[in-house]
Amino acid sequence: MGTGETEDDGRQAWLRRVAADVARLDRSSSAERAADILRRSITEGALPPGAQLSEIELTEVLEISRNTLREAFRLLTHEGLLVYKLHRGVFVPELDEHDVVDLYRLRRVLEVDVVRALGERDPEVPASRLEPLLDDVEAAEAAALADRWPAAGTANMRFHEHLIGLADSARLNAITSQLLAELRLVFQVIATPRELHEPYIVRNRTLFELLEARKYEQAAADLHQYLLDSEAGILAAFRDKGLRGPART
Amino acid sequence: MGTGETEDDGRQAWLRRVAADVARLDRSSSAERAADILRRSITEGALPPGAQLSEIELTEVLEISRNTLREAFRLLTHEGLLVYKLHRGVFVPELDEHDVVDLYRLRRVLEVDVVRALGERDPEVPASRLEPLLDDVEAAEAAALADRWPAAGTANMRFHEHLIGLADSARLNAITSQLLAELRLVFQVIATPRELHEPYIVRNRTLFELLEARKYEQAAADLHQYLLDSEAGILAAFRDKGLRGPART
DNA sequence: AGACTAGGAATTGTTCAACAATCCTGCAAG
DNA sequence: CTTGCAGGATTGTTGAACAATTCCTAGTCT
Repeated sequence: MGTGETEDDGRQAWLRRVAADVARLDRSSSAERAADILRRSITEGALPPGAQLSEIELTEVLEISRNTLREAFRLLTHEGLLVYKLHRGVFVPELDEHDVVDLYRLRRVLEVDVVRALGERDPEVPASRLEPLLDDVEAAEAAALADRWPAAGTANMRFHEHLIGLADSARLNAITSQLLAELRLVFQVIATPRELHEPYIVRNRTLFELLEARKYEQAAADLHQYLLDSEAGILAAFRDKGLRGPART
Repeated sequence: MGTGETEDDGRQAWLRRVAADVARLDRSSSAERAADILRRSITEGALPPGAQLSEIELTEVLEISRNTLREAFRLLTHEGLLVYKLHRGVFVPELDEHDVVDLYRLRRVLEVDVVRALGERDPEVPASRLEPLLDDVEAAEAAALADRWPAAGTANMRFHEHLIGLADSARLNAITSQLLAELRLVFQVIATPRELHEPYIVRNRTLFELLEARKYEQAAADLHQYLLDSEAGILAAFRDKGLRGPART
C-alpha cells in the first residue's frame, strides 16, 4: 500500500475488521455460550421438534444456574428455536404447513429484492464479494458427492445467508438468520435430506453464475421460481409424512 | 457528562411519574410491568438515545430485584429499544443515518409487497379488515387538529402496523413491530414532530382510500414513493441537527 | 368396573442476597 | 504526554427460597 488515496479506505476496512473481531470475542457470556450449544443441538436434530427441555437436567449438563439457563432459553425463544408453555416448560417448536408458507413468503420477498437491488443500486459489485457464495456452492457439491446430505443442506443455507449478506444490512442479516434457523426445524421433521437438498445444489451454482455475469434480473426471476419450487417440495413432503399423529405434548 | 441543572429537574419529574406508574399497575408480572414503564420512558423521550440505565438506580425506583430488572431489559432488548454492552450495562441505542437507510430499505420491501400481495393473492379482501386502518387515520387527523404531534406520529405508525397485519403473517408482524420501535428512537433524536409527521397524515388517508377502492397496484406505487419521501425527510433532519451517533455496536 | 374428585409430588415462575469478574477513575511514575 | 497500577463502582453469575401451577396417584362414589 503506497499511495495516500487508498490508505484511508484501508484503514476503514481494518477498523471494521478489528471491531468485528472484538465483537466476536466479547460474545462470551455464559447464557450465550449455553444458547450456542442448545442451538446446535436443535438444528442438528439431537433435540427434535416437540421435545421438552428440563431445567434441572440442563443446569446439571451445562453447569450453569437456572437463572442463566432461563436467560439462554429467552435468547433461543426470540430466535424461534424454542417456545414457552406457561408452567409447563420450554419445547422445541413443531412447525406446520402454515409456518412453511409464512417462512417462504418472507424468503421470497427479501432474497429476490436483494438480488434486484444489486443490479439497481450498484452495478459494479466487487467480484470478491461473491467468493463466499462460490465456497458454499462447492461445499454443497462436495458434500453431495460424499453422500453427506445434512452437510449439503447446511452449505445450501449458508449460500442463501451469504447472498443476503451482499445487501450490507445488519437487520436483514439478523432476520435471515432467524428464518433459516426455523427452516432447519422444518427439515428435521421431514428427515429425507437427499430429496430435499439435492435439486438445489445445481440451482445454487446456476444462480451464482448469473450473479457473476451480472445478470441480476434473470437471477432474481430464477431465484423466485427456485423458492417457489422449494416451498412446494417441502409442503409435499409434509403431506406425505404428516398424516401421522404427532408426539403427545 | 452532566450538562446542567435542567436535566436534574427533568430527571426528578420522570422519577415521580415512574413511582406513580408503579403504584397504579398491579396486574401483570413484575418484569413485564417494568418493561412497560421503561418502554414508555424510552419512546416518549424521557430516556434519550445514548442514555445508560443503571441497574441499582432502577431497582430502587421500580422496586424490583436486579434479576427481574434484567429480565425486563432482555424483553426490551428483543424489541430493539435497548442494547447490551457486556460488562458495561444497557443503553438506549443511538441510531445514525445508516440505520435510517437500513430501516427504510426493509420497510419499503415489506410494506410494498404486502400491498401488492393483497391484489394478487386475494382480490376479495373483506372490507372489515380495513377498519383498523381507518381508525388510525382518523386518530392521526384528530391528534393533528389538537396539536398533539407525538400522538399523531403514534397513530401514523399504528397505521403501518395494521397495514402489515393484513398479510396475516406472524413473523412479518414481529419484524415490523421491531422496525417501528427502532424508528421511534430515530424520531426522538430529531425532535421536530410536526414537520416529521404532518405530511403523512393526508397521505395515509389517500393510501387507505386506494386500498378501499382495491387499486392495489397504485397503492403500492404510492406507498413506495411515500416511504422514499419519509426517509429523505428524516435524513435531511439528521443533517440539519448535525447530531451524530458514531458508535455503531 | 368405571368415572370423578381430592391430595400430594414434581416442575416451573419469581424474587432475593451474596459472591466473582470486569470496567472506569484517579493518581503516581517514567 | 503516555503508561501502569491501585481502589471503587458496576455488571455477571450463582444458589437458595418460596409461590403458583400442572401432573400423577389414590381413594371414593355410583
